[in-house]
Amino acid sequence: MSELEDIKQNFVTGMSGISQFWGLPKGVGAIFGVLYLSPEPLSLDELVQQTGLTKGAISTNVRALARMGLIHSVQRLGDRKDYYQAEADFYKSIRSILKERQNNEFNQAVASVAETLEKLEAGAEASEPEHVFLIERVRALKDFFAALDTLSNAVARLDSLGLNTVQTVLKILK
Amino acid sequence: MSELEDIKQNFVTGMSGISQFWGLPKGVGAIFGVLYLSPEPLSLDELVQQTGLTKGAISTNVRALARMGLIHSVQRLGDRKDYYQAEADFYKSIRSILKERQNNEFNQAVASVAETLEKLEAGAEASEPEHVFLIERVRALKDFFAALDTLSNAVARLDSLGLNTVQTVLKILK
DNA sequence: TACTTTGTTTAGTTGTTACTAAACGAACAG
DNA sequence: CTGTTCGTTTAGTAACAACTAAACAAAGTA
Repeated sequence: MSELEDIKQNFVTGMSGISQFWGLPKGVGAIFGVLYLSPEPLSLDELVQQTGLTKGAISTNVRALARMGLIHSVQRLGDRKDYYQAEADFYKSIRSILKERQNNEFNQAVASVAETLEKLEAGAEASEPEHVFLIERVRALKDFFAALDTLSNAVARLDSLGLNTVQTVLKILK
Repeated sequence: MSELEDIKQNFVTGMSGISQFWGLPKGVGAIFGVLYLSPEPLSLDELVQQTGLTKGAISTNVRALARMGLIHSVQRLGDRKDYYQAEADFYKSIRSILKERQNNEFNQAVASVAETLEKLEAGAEASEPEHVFLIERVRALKDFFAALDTLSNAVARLDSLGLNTVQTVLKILK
């Protein structure tokens, strides 16, 4: 039980906390934490051993992490095992996360707001006071989502620019 | 069952979806949706009627919404009831949400990453290859979190500037 | 063919969370 | 003080999500 192992363990615990803060299973954070601190790719069995989770849990969580681009699976010649390693470039991960977000329920819900607005504007009684109010409100919300989307796209573009650029650009905002 | 009511209902459903996408109870989204489409502040009982939830659920969800700054309670003279109205300025809401985020588990976990780094750098065997690797990795993560924080603060500052400024600033990023 | 070694899927368990129903408390009215 | 009208809190419930254990599938090896 070296001090180093202690530090690692503490780090993994912190990653678990961050993970469930984002609404993800804490196992996801633990797996990423272990991989992130490993110089070598790890096999599924090594992850079982180092996280204390079972094969099943590792299997599903690892898939989620790969879908987000936070880890990658690597194959070794003449070895049937899958190995996994953490993506060290977080901006690359951000891009794939935001890209995946395009096809999910959130954008679907956002689309339904736009649909609501269209229906309202097509309404015959569009001159009634309450109707005007509704249109104004829903349009404001739609604009807000559009702004969020713009911001999201801008952030997604930062991956190729590196950290310095981010900080430089953000200073402009101050 | 007018067409207008239909449209409203559809909107509220969409808000519920967005709500649970962000990891919040769907009741939160429903309540906000109803309030957002109401020109007048609504009482707790009116919310019970329009959302189908019970008083208890409304009571707790309304508190969460108020804490996030998404709605406000208003008092009427000579009326003991509490009335609630939606905050129409979303940038104002964003600021209070990000402000509240300062004191939660996320920053606590982020702090533990910084702590990990300090421990590693204080280690005696800091010249060993694996130790160097660990320090490098943890420092990269800490820097990434710092960039996120900077971005978050920048966004929080946008509330006083309005939508046009946001879009203007974001164009710089392109 | 049978036997291993891998990863995935399924069934069942546990723990968590949002909700309902009802008790409670506070504040006013008579 | 009694009764009423609010909002909150609590106890219990139902739904859900993450995990374990074990069956399964796939693909190589002897």
